[in-house]
Amino acid sequence: MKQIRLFKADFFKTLSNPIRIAIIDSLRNGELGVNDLAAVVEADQAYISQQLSILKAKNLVKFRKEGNFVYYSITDQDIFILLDEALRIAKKQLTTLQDSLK
Amino acid sequence: MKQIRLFKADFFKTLSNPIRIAIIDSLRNGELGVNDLAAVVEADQAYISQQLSILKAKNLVKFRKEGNFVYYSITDQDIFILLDEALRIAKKQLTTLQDSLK
DNA sequence: AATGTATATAACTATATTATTATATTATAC
DNA sequence: GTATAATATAATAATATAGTTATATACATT
Repeated sequence: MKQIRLFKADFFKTLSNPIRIAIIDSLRNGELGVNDLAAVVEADQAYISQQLSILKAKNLVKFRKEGNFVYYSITDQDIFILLDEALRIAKKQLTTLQDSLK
Repeated sequence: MKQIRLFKADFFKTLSNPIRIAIIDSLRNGELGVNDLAAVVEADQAYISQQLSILKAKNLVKFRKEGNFVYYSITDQDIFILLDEALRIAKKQLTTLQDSLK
């Protein structure tokens, strides 16, 4: 039980950083190189690399090397179900909150 | 776009703490008082209160007061869809990882 | 071999989070 | 009103994370 909670919390922690969310979102339509990601996500190359290595460690992304380039992609597309569901719930709660303020 | 990412990341951050996960999970079957939660979750009362106030601020739990007691409950049951889906995905990835080690 | 480009890692500072302890608040019971 | 119980808040130390800068590695091209 305690183990499972640690495990869940740790999983969510991986998703709790805006740059990591941006990286995952950017990979929705397929693989991208590190520099492309840095451009799309608008963050430093070094920081992107650091976050990619966290996502890699948590098995959320995979990569393939091609010459000088490293292309990253999503390990399991189901992660987008989670992201979309989270957004839906969060939005719903926000709406409820707004309504209650009227 | 950036706003939405910050929003999502922030939402996941709320779920990235094992005590907060434990609190939410403990409220699956209905409301509980703070002391009950402290007992179930096996954490200090003060720490439970702190985490409850974070969950309250993020609108994930609501409460009602009855005399000396404060009973907390889940704002939107859909949060369990998210928790269960997260666990499913994480488990799946773990299984894939284990298989690939054979 | 020397240079350039893509990516990764290391070192580091600032800030945030965790978890504990002490104390305050609020309501009840006597 | 005083003591007691439930909960909340404040203060704080330890640790983790964020984000920047500098440097290293690895491959490609000339």
